[in-house]
Amino acid sequence: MQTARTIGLQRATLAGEVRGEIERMIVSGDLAAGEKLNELTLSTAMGVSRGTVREAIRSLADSGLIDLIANRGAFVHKTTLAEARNLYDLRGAIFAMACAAAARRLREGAEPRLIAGLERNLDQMRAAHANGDTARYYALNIEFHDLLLRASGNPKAKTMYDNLVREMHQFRRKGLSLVTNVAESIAEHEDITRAIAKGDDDTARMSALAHITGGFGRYMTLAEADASPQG
Amino acid sequence: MQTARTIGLQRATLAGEVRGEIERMIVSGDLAAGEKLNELTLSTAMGVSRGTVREAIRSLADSGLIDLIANRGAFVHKTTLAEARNLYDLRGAIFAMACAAAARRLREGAEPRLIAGLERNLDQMRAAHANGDTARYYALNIEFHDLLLRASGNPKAKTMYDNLVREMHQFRRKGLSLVTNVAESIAEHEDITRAIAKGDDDTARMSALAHITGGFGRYMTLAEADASPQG
DNA sequence: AAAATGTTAAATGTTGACAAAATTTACGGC
DNA sequence: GCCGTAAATTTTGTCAACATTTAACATTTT
Repeated sequence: MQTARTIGLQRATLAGEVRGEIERMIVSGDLAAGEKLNELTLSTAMGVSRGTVREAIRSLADSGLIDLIANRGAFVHKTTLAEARNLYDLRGAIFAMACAAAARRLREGAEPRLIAGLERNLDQMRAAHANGDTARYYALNIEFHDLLLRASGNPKAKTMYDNLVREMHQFRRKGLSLVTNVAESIAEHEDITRAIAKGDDDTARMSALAHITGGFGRYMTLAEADASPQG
Repeated sequence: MQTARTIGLQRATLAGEVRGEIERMIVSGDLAAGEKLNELTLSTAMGVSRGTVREAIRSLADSGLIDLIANRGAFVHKTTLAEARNLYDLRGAIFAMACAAAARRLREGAEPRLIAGLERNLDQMRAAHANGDTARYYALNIEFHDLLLRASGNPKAKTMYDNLVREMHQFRRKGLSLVTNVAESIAEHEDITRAIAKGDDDTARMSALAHITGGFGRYMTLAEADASPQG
């Protein structure tokens, strides 16, 4: 059995634990965007040394959640609307690549259970939509993307994708993305699944790209009407 | 004027300096792939404290150049051939996205000097090729990609791209990529430039993707014949 | 001789203290 | 009353020491 130590979870170390805690505070909104992180305050609050908190903060800075300014401190990164578009572009690029890779791997005989998993997800998603169960729909939506990122056989791509999604937390918290067109999104998932099932990587890539781009467009309309992400 | 402190270079701090030094040692090959990094040895060699070296190592781990194992230490990441393919996929995805974004921005009136820059680069590249000046060709090749990543207006994309390229250092050091088909590569650059000049983001994306994929194919043939990256 | 166990040395994880820089506050001049 | 300067305080950057874990070696047992 693999322990947390041997894989990349970095939970075997105290600094990793603290990192997870701070990350949770940021994503949940306990720490607002732009807010300053005081090393001493955090360390006393968590009962660990300053150095440990410092190490955690540095790590989060590398993943983009925190901005560092030398001799001045660490601040929760504030995502602008222009940046959100860039994040979407990157997310789309990686997701599209992952879908193409998944199609290719399926064609080459790897991932024999992938299509079954995607179909199952689609069934459950249609059911959730029919029942108006938004929370369940969202969990399934994440799972769908997760399945494909894993099936790409590219762990680094998955890490990057997850980091990008995490960085959009400010926009997600407003709940804006919740009002996206569910029926349309499901149809796009079906397109992607169909292309991958055929092992058609080019079509899979295009469908995936259209899916993310479409999601951004649906979101953008609302975001612009709504002005700032913090509102 | 912007100083190093206000942007992301983190050179204002000692740990950043050390990070750069270790990074250089890895990319240059002074530290071989798989080699263990001893905190004490490095700190005495550089005349800084262990904590500072530690911070630098953590940062490099987050960027993928180093593997960390809790309580056991830091090791220079060893890139496998399968991983190299994944890195290429990611690089291609980001580059293609950047080219599409550049085309879009050009169409919207931003980046008025981009095409001139690309054309100029192409001219110089053709000259370098004619003269058989490989070093110059390589510098120009990097510049070409750099111009487009910048023109994408997506700084994060550029950072990610640079990290990915840096991670392939082991393969580049073997010099294998040097034998790529230069004429073909230049033709592909022309395709990309043409599409962007027209503001045709879809064509730009496809040409860019074909360019990176083609490069990987040309490289792969040699790599497989050559066996390991370390040789 | 091989495997398992106990012991020792070395490396990493964590901490608290000192030094340097930045921010805040207090003060004096206009 | 406001602005600029300088002391005071806070905060970050760096370091050296302590604690814990791991790896290597010697010893014992089968």
